[in-house]
Amino acid sequence: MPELPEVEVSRLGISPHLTGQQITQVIVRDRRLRWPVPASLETVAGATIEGVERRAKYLIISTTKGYLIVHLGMSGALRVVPADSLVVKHDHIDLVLGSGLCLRFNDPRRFGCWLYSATHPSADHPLLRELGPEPLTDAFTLDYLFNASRGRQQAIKTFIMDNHVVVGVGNIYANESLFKAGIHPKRAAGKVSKARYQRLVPIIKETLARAIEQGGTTLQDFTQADGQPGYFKQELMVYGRGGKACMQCKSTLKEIRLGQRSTVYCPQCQR
DNA sequence: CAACCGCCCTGGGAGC
DNA sequence: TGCTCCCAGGGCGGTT
Repeated sequence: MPELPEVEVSRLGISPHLTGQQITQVIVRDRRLRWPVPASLETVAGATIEGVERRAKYLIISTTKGYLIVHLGMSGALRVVPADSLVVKHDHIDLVLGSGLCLRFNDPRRFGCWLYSATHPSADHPLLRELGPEPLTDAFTLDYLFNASRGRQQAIKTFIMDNHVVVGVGNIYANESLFKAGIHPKRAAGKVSKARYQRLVPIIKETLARAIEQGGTTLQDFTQADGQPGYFKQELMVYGRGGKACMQCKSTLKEIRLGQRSTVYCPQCQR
């Protein structure tokens, strides 16, 4: 599942192949993604790509004829391959480039999306305009998160996974960050002290930054069949370890459902 | 408005 | 071996 680090790694991987290239053809084989792929997507044929940005887990491909908004969903993958490469199952969209390469989108579960916007979407598109700050920028501070949490009865885990609060903190990183910060995932966000947020904010930043670093491995074999990252798995302290021993205190880790997401924590270390 | 829940979808693993 | 069942998950959209 692409988390924020993998989306960033994708961006770094595809950007050099795309920037400055003309889009000679847009091929849509299946429009049934998260939302139906609009016919306007094809209007970027003939345009030149100016760059690829990331906002939250969205990629924004800027062209001389407008903007493409791409989300990888749960199972989406972007790869740069020769335009005549064999099309395999779930290859839904190609952007064919003047270089003879193409950007190919494969997504088995079709939770991803490809949308078109005539104007730059980050400020005015409904999907992007309400998003919270990027966790790795200076906009995501202790004061910001602490103030945003006041009065909130919601569990802190769902709070930090809320894209209106901060973007890019998926289920894995929420579990891991709360463990490292020693905070119980069900504790009301508004009742967590400022001192504990002071621990949590840098922990979120470090966890995400580290995963991006390790994503560099994925970057190298970017055009290979499946850049499935095993890299962070060995570092996981709680995610996927329900019923096993806490790595800090040997207590049995508990697994619960929170907001329909699997949640694992140590009842001893997290209060 | 805050909080919560259902739903979209397929591959993969478990169980029989 | 092959079938069925269940789970994983981001995030929108609707309901309370």
